[in-house]
Amino acid sequence: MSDYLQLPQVPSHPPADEQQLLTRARALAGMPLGWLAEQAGWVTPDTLSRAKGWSGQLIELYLGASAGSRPEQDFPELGIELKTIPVNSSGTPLETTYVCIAPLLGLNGVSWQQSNVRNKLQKVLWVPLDGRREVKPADRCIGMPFLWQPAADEDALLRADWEEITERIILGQIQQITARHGQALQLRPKAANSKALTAAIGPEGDTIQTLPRGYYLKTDFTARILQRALQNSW
DNA sequence: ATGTGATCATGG
DNA sequence: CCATGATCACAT
Repeated sequence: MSDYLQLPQVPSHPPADEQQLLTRARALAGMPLGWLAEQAGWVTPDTLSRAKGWSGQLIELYLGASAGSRPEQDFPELGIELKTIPVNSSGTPLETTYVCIAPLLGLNGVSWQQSNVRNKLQKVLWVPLDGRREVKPADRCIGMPFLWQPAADEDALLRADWEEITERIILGQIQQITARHGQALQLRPKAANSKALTAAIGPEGDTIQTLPRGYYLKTDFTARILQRALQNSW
């Protein structure tokens, strides 16, 4: 009985295992962000325009993810990455999902198996949440979280996109890559602003300065993941 | 400047 | 209308 009525609490430690992580995550389902924030002593912003990562960080707090911006999985000991995903009333994603920074140098000989993208997406805890802009952040509720590992076809799709994009980067064609490339995975700017620069390979094999990029999952791809999870829950 | 957490805002 | 390109906050 108490197991089912347990309210979410801010844990003092990272989850000991996958089951504990799932239990913590499921306890968040149905909870409004404003209530969770209040229990944690956080102030809920009126808008996310200046607090874009706020909901993701609040959920990290409740799941016991190690804070910080280290380039590793959220739960390294469990090999699990946490992703919150804003959805509409039908459960369709409202935004693409950031995966990781795209390395633009040192890519020669790197395989899909060794890539940051694949390593981040090995196992993901998806936490859907109401992302409707007409609902104020405090009233947005968390959906039912679920664990996902790429199926063979999903892995193949991601791999094909990653290999095509990586090949272009290696060939010095990064300036021609747009977010339209790729079926599941896309490359887009990931920077403080459009003036930020990082080193990359130029058309002549030289070094150029270009906008830092990140890998993102397209909404069509994540929509299928969410729909499949919904079906499996029935 | 690089990386994390992402959403915003407008052109196509 | 909505995805692409741009941007915001903060830690390291």
